[in-house]
Amino acid sequence: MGLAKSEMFTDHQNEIALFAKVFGHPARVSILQHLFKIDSCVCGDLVNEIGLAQPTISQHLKELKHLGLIKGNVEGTSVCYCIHRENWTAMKTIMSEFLNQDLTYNQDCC
Amino acid sequence: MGLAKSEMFTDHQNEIALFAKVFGHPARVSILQHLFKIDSCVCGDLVNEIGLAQPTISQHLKELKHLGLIKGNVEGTSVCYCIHRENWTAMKTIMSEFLNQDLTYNQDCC
DNA sequence: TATATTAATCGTAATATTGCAATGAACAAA
DNA sequence: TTTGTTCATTGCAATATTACGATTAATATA
Repeated sequence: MGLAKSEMFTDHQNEIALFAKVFGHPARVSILQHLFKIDSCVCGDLVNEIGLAQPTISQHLKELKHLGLIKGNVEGTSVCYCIHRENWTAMKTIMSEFLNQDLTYNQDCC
Repeated sequence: MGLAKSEMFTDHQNEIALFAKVFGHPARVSILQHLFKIDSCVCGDLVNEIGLAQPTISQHLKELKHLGLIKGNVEGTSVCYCIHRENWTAMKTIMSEFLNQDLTYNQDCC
């Protein structure tokens, strides 16, 4: 019904899915890569960098902020965004554990 | 418009997003974890393990298979699924690089 | 104060995703 | 051949996501 039955799964599984979901759009991947690349904080020129309209970028930034992966600082009329490093590291731990779960055994069966 | 403008982004960004998207649902996270945990190949008892209906599980398996992360083998009336290890490793390289891009510098700006 | 700039929010249209009942296809066993 | 088992596919309803024009809010500047 278009609604993920998240109550059927563990908190851990839902957390992995939530992080993955936010990376599941190339615009958000692009925003994060840009925030990592630029060593000074990027503000609204993400709109110019990426080709999407301002409300669209703003919406993507909101989702990234909601998950805690970025933080925004108001500077005059513009807003400066950057990676929230502590939260990024915490996310990375969770996602890496999920990606690396195959290291325990190595028997292929089909 | 509900449609990701993937032509605006690089192949690499789209690839990351595609992998992430498939992990963006707890049912698929759960299926993958189960396939990793069970050292013999699990077939249709994924339906019993996870609480979703058979067509729903089948649909999730299809998406995982489409991305190459799992493979299925017909064994009589049942189908045996397991992780596609080579493709999983390749995916892991791409995703890990994305997750680890913060290691280069460490200045927080906002 | 009036005007410009920047970014968030609202409203809405188009499309995608999720879930399942019903059905179908393939095979095994009686 | 008939029956049962297992899984894929179809069709559809409910909900979510994406994108953007229009507007609003906040601040800076003339």
